[in-house]
Amino acid sequence: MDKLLNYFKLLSDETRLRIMVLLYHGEFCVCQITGITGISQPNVSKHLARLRDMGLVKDEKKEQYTFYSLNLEDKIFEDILGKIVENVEKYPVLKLDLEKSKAAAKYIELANMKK
Amino acid sequence: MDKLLNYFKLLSDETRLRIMVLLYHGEFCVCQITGITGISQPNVSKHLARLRDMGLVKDEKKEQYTFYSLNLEDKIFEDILGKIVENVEKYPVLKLDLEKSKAAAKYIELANMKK
DNA sequence: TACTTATATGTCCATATGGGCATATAAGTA
DNA sequence: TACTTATATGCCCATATGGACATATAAGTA
Repeated sequence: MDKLLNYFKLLSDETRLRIMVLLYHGEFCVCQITGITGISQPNVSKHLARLRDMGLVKDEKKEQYTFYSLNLEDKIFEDILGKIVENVEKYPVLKLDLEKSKAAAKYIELANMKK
Repeated sequence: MDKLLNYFKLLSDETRLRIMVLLYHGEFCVCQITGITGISQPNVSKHLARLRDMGLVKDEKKEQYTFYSLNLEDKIFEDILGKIVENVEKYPVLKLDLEKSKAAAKYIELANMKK
């Protein structure tokens, strides 16, 4: 049951819930999550590390970016997150993140434009 | 979103999760919950108070007992708890609580027998 | 009144938490 | 080599947490 309890604890923090809901919709690198949410980079990194250590997300290095994606082994975890996503209209913060995430590529192109 | 975050925080504690799963199946008084779970009475009372303060359960006095029952206004809260109950086979502690709860009346009769 | 039962609450302690900020690391580039 | 970018980590602080234990309260009973 510890996994379940830990899952709830991880979802009970706003920063992590926002990250999880984003990742439910695709993979993102740290700088994209930072750009979309406005949360500080060290903070995003730290929460991603915790999620990774708990086995809920996995990371993959691509060129200079580290992309994170969901890694929910247990179907109940997927279902619970799905319930939140289903109700996203009720949570403006999450909704706005998702809208901004449509332009997620921007946060990478920004970097490339400088070259 | 605070309500949702708080809900997850409340579910992330073993004592409260056990109580919530019990209450999903009916109403129980403090001494029944104490008897079923083996958790100390002050601890059960304190967690019930927190759940009540967050509006997740309600209490009703009947004779000398205070019965608690779920009070989930939001359907998503019900759904999430339902997911756990659906998967109760995977969580022996919860399963055992529910089995013991079939004899919940005992924990009240015990008191009456002494009279 | 003294006692028991059911429940609630207060105190204490050890631990976990989240975030800010500075800094480390690693890779690429000028 | 010096610099920038992307990411990770360490330190600090204020706060929240859960449980044990003792005690308070409230009602009924002998």
